[in-house]
Amino acid sequence: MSIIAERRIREKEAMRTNILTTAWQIVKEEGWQSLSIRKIADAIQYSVPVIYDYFDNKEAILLEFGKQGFELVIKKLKSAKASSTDPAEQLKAIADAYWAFAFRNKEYYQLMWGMGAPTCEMDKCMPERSVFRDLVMGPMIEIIEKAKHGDAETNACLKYHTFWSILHGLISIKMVAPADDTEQLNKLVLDDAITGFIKNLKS
Amino acid sequence: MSIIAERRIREKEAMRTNILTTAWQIVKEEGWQSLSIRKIADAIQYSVPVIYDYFDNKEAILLEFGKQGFELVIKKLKSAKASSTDPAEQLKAIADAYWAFAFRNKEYYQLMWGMGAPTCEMDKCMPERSVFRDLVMGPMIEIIEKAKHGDAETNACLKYHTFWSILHGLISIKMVAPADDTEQLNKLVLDDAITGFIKNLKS
DNA sequence: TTACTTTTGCTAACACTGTTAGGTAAAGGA
DNA sequence: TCCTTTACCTAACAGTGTTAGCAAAAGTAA
Repeated sequence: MSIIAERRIREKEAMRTNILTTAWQIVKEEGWQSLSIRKIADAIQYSVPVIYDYFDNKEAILLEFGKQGFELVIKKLKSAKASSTDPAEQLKAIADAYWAFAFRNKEYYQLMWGMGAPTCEMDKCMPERSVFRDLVMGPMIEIIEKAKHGDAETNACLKYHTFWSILHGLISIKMVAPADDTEQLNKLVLDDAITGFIKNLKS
Repeated sequence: MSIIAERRIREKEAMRTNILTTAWQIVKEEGWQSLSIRKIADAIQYSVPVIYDYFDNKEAILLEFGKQGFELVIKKLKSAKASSTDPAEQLKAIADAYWAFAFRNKEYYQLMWGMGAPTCEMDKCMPERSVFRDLVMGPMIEIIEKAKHGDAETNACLKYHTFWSILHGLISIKMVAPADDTEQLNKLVLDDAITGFIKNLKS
């Protein structure tokens, strides 16, 4: 591999990230709805078709961000889980981390859950369901077994869906119909819902 | 009011509903994404600008459907509530009705929650929050008071959000990432989540 | 019936989308 | 120097929502 070929793929990489960071800036300023190929092209001061030398189409750009979003949230959830060894505390920490991710990274969350950029099949870039599953199923099974309800496995499978529903539902309701409630109240609702959920697991 | 003027507003009304029913048909067949003014115009065999004589813009059409959706779901919820006098059973019935509405009327649900037609500010046609609130807050307060936790009012306020979060979250997760699970399992998850929630209210 | 006004509907355009065909000029390799 | 590949652009196509302006029809009044 010649030195000049190296420079070339480095330049190509640079252009790719240039497109992505520029697109991200547009999204942060104006939202997913108003992200267009032409706007990116204008911003990076190249003509439109250049974008297509680096991405197959617009969806490919969105999927790239989707991947980033999922990687980030999973990193956050894993580190939250690592903050404790008590299964109940782990669940609570995971919920808090997910909540924080959603509101500190509205753009990612909206993209990942189709609330802002629907022209995109996000499932194409979703990680294996097992990644999420493994994160919360373990603590749940522990809790359920400790409480000695038989059939902890299938029981946890049900609770798994409930857990994410509470989180996702609460967040998306807040995002779609922005709260006239205070930030504090929202956090209270989350705490109440999740601690209630965990209490339910134990009993 | 002359007889001819009457016919005119009747014709105008007929055209309006013609536009709406045609649009609805397109949505059912091809989804919100591919509903366009031109497609409606083609289908009703009129030119494009005619649509604008009956609706300010595309959003106005979507809001019309949004209103219909909210009216329908509220009707369903009210009738579900009326099916019992026991507050716990009322909550369960409301949850079931909401669940059924979402999957029997995917198009409405997607529109109302911005999961399919995001170019539309649905909150413009959302009913007063109090309509939903009144439906479930009453039964909740009853349950909480019966269990003698002090401060039933604020307690129910928290639970109110949890209730809708479970429902909305569960449904939207199923819709965004369609289940490889069976229909039966989904219903089981809903039942478990809601009965768990109600049990939590009582304890 | 005639003259005027209102309503109805159309064609054609504007300003945007995503996407691509085809050509030009520069860069790299022989 | 010649040739090939890459980089980049202009211009277009097929869509989107929306509107200006005109022609014909329908209704009203004399």
